Amino acid sequence: MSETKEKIVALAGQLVRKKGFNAFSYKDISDPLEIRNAAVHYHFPAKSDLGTEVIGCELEKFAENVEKWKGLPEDKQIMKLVEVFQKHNKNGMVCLMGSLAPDFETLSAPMQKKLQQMGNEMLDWLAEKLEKGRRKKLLRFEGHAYDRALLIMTNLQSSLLLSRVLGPSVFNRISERVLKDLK
Amino acid sequence: MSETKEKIVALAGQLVRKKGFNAFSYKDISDPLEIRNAAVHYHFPAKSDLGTEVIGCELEKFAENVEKWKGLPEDKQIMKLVEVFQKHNKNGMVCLMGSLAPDFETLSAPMQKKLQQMGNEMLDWLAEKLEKGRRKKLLRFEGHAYDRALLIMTNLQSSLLLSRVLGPSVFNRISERVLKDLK
DNA sequence: AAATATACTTACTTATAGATAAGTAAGTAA
DNA sequence: TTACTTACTTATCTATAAGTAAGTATATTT
Repeated sequence: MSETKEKIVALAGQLVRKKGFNAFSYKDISDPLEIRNAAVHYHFPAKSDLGTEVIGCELEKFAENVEKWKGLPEDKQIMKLVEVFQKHNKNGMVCLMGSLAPDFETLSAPMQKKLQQMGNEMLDWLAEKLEKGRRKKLLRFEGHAYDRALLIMTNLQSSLLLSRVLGPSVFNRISERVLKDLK
Repeated sequence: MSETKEKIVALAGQLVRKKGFNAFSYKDISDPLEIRNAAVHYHFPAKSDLGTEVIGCELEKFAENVEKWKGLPEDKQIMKLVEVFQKHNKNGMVCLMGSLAPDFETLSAPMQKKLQQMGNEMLDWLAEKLEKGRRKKLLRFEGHAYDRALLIMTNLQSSLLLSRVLGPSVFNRISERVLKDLK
């Protein structure tokens, strides 16, 4: 991938997380990168292509993290996930799912599919860590691991959304409570 | 409020919840109501005015519900809240906060303020019901009631978002677990 | 009966969106 | 050296967005 193309994807990722997919335009990308609108279209003919790439990138990053965390005990791996969200919160960004899910109906089929893939992969990963962590007595919770994964994921996602509206401390209160509840 | 004006607000509310604030236009309102674009501008000079009214309406509806539920025990009142979200889920809609929070930065100051007000009122109400319900031994949970309110609110909010992406059963799994965790 | 307010319509403006066609400079490969 | 690719630019298109000015029909008030 050329340097410009990578810059476009990175900037688009930020814009999606800061303003939402339908609220940014190619101009928001071409202006800061000091290229023409058509240059963005050269790399990504349609906006949907750019959106799909942004989600793909996120999937890759998640896969890299999972690989990196592999050696850690399950409770620590989950803490690492929380830290990823914490970093987003610090930068005033919401997660991709939080940003794209509300506009889901307006997204192209490829974007919808990639977003589903992302959601499933993250939930499956989290459910597995929860289940293994519980078996090893590192974690404590009731019910199916997958249901618990859903609860934690939705807590993290919406904590970023609410933080934006009610102030960044909301994230900390939520993430601390989530981790305490698992002990 | 005139009949047309009410229809406009109702439809705008649906559009916000289905497509997001930045993804619908006055045409999406004027066409189905069989009026002209300018008629919508007559009632709501700027889109932001319409958005503010939509949130105001939601606040009123919430206040009415709270009044209606007043006699019930706290655990039942919380179940009523869950039912409101369930209804949204059935109609493929997300809640106002879930829809508007991602685009928060692109909203006008009055819309931002009203949204904050909405978030605070709902969280304060929920925290109070949790606290009272715990004191009466109707509910069981650890930590501050406000923190628990944050967790439950984010679960409900994001369950609607995730449901849209991964299928409507997600909402049921989450809401059931939320209620079980309080017993 | 005249004046005024309400609730619109017609007909427009301005701005911006996403997208495309055609061209070009620089590099690569046969 | 010719052919072709990559990575753009310039210039433009079409569609649509939000918004407005001016006119009109109807009902209400004075």
